[in-house]
Amino acid sequence: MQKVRVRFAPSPTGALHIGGLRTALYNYLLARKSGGTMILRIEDTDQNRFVPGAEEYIIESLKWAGIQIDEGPVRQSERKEIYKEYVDQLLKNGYAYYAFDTTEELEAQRKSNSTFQYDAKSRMSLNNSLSRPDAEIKAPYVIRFKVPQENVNVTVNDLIRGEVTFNSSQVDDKVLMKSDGMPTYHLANVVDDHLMEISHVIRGEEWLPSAPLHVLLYKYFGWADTMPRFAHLPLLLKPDGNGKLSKRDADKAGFPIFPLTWNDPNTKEVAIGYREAGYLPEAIINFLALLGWNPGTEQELFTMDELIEAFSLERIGKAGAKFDILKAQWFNQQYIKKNKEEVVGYLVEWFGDNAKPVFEALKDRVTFIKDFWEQGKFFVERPGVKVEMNESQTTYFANLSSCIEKEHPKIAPEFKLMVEEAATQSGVKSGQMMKPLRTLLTGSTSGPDLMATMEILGSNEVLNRIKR
RNA sequence: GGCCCGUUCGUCUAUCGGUUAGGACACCAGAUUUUCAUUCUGGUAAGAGGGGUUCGACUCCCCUACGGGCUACCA
Repeated sequence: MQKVRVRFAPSPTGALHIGGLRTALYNYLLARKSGGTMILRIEDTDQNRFVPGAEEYIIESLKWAGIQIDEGPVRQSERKEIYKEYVDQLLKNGYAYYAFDTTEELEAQRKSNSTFQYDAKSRMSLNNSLSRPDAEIKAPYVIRFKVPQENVNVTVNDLIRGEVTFNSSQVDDKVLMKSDGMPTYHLANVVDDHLMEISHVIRGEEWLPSAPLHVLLYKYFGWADTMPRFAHLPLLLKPDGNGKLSKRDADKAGFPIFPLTWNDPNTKEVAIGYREAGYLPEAIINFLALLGWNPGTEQELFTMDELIEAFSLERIGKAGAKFDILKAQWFNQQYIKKNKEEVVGYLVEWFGDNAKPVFEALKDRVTFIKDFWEQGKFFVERPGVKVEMNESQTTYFANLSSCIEKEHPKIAPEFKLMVEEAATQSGVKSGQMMKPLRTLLTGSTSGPDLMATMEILGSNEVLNRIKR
């Protein structure tokens, strides 16, 4: 069997979209599952859309997510000569030609004819080396693929969708090399996948319509017998309504669209990432893995190793999946509880030595890491609230204070004893004193277990807060 | 407009011709909890529509509807 080699091939035009991360994940899972190789290829052939920092961002995002790269990054912009060599081969064999039409001319064609396509029917009436064989070849020009036959079926064998058939007359004479000498996606992609011996092309469904073009390119390069297998992934859809998930939708619904916070160098906009919003990478990976793929069992929680073990292309669904952030949040809750050590590590910054007990007190109450601070900051910051007290409450707190002063309780059960003793002394029910006690200590009427709270605060601080 | 892909609870999905159509999230109710949350138990909720094929269709085929993608010297 052929060795598995897959690639994740993003374009460095900005931050990595969450859907792109899922594509990377599926590639990675297949690579690891089959003992293959995961390659990162940067498709930076469009110099106008290049965004500085994007490549670093992509690498950092994959690293955060736990997706390891075995080879690369390979940058297409550094391989211009290679593509030139291959497009020359096509030219020589009559499968490509020079075209001189200007953008304006082509726009005019499209405007006057809504079904205009640069193809076998129209190419002879356009401005190119086929219609004007004697014309001098001089810049600027583009090189177009000469789709060889009309009206033959081109079948794309897709691992997810089965056989998808197109008619070759629907495939147009795509530009392979742009006037700046850079290849287009189609050329660079096919040449690189061949040269890098890619076994499986796993990419988004938006590429399905150009797959027949790619199949034809393999054929006319003479590489049909080593052509990679294709798997076109269903798209991630917006949570309400329809359409593919965009940054706008995410902003509107109030959740991140990027793995990491992204500072856009052009717009100066800052988009908060999943990491900074308090999501754990394990949760995001687990959530993403199950958006479009399922293990066929009822298991929901997967470590990366378990995903690798369970993964198969055959179990990827065909339909687009709506992005439900609530489910991601549920996964995050699960992983906060699961990854105790790691999370406690984050909490040390806020709670110091109390990080561990604070974690225990709040772990069932939080969704995000930042919730530990929001719900637990009273552990380190004294509440600034005023509590109106009646006579019996004043007596109770006086008694409680002296009890604590005398005994200096250390653990929750001891505090509980104090609380009840003071109630008996004051002739009140301890249950009725809990709310004012909580407010005094935490500044809030709800929160984690009161006795545990007192244990974390310590008897000195409890006294302090009652006295104030 | 043209081409291609898709369609099971609100959402993610299981089912690969015969099931009371299962699970998870969300939601609702009850129980536990000296608060709130957690936890536990239970519940509401689905095969787009129409034709076939078949003893039998969510499952196979066709049509329709709806949704999506592509249609650049962007990827």
